[in-house]
Amino acid sequence: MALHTPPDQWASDAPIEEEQLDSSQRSVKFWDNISVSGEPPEIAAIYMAPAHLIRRSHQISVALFADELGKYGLTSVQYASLLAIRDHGGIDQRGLGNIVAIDRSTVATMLKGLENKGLVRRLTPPENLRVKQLYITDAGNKLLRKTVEQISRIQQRLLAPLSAEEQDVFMALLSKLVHVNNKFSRVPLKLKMSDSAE
Amino acid sequence: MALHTPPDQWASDAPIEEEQLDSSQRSVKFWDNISVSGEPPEIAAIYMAPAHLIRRSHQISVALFADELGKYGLTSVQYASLLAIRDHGGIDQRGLGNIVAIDRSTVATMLKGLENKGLVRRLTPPENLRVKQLYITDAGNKLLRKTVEQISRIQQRLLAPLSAEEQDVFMALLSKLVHVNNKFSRVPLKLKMSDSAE
DNA sequence: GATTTATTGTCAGTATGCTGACAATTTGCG
DNA sequence: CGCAAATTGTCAGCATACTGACAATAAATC
Repeated sequence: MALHTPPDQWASDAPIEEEQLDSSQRSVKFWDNISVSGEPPEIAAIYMAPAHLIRRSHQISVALFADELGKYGLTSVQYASLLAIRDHGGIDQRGLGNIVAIDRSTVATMLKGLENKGLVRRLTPPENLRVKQLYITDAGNKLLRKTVEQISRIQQRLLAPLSAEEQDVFMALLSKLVHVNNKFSRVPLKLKMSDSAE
Repeated sequence: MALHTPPDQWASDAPIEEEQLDSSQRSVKFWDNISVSGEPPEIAAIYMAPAHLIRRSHQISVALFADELGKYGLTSVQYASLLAIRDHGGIDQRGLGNIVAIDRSTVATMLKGLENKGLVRRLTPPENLRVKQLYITDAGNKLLRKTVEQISRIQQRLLAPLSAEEQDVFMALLSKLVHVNNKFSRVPLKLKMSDSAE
């Protein structure tokens, strides 16, 4: 039984041309259709759903990071934070969160990891006991220089299924999607639990 | 100070043409360059890195799910699981994990949530005491029918920053990327912690 | 039939990521 | 100056997600 057989029109390595999708299988339109029919989709539909594919791509990205940087125990967010702290020495945790786009709480837990590994320092300045200023250590800088190859390889492996032209298009569109939708992530519009569920 | 100002060439709503990126700013190539120079990138570079953008898009997707389905407490994975169980009544936890692409352990925790909400049942059949067969309940089916609109809206909001043509191209490329890279997620290539870190 | 092997599920441990509640501190207003 | 408001960080709690270790059960092999 063909349990999860996603559409495999990419059996060949031929790049997908815009013309190929223009008339026939518009994956996006599918989700318009279910809202028209009013019926929930079949499970096979999730393989064409943006939300599901984005989750899977994130899963893959995390796995590649672990594969390339596993021996350093560095994650995507930790790496970005190291760069940010190096370029903004003395920034506080809140500021770092704004740059790498994670909340105050996650910043704290993640920084503990970096601090335990000796890659960053957290200093409370006497003139402001409220904040913790962040600084990269020599070990942190050394690690950044040592992982350049792996970081580059992660990005390349992620995009490897796409041709050079497709990669450019994909990145431009993903970039647009993320930055325009930015408001939905950092200020999650306050989940309205007040509504009646029925 | 221009802390995180991602490239804002999409100030206008004009769709991005392939020609526009062909010669100049190839975001992808940047990551090739750093591996050539051997120097770690500046923090601004992460706004163009596939891994970072994928993480952010996932963040946004989760936030949209919470916004639209928050009052039901349904997540992306739970929704996909509900569909899968409805279409494959009696499937066991391992099988479900294969369909929705999460590991045995995460399946268990997630299913507890669905079971506590009364949306699925887990039955151990007398002929095989090892497995737990999964069945959707009436409440589960009812919830699926009730959330059709919201599910549809999530996908539309996710892709809203893109034009209709861009959406098709993006989905085709994302789909290709995920399915070809599939091997890296479910079988994460066994992180080799044995290597010497220095 | 008995022992080995494979399968299934659970648990402990770890990490990201979020919210709401809280404490400590700083700042601003009267 | 003194108190309220804003800021910063931490914690508890929850969900996703993964690994390794384990127990129970089933299947396969001798």
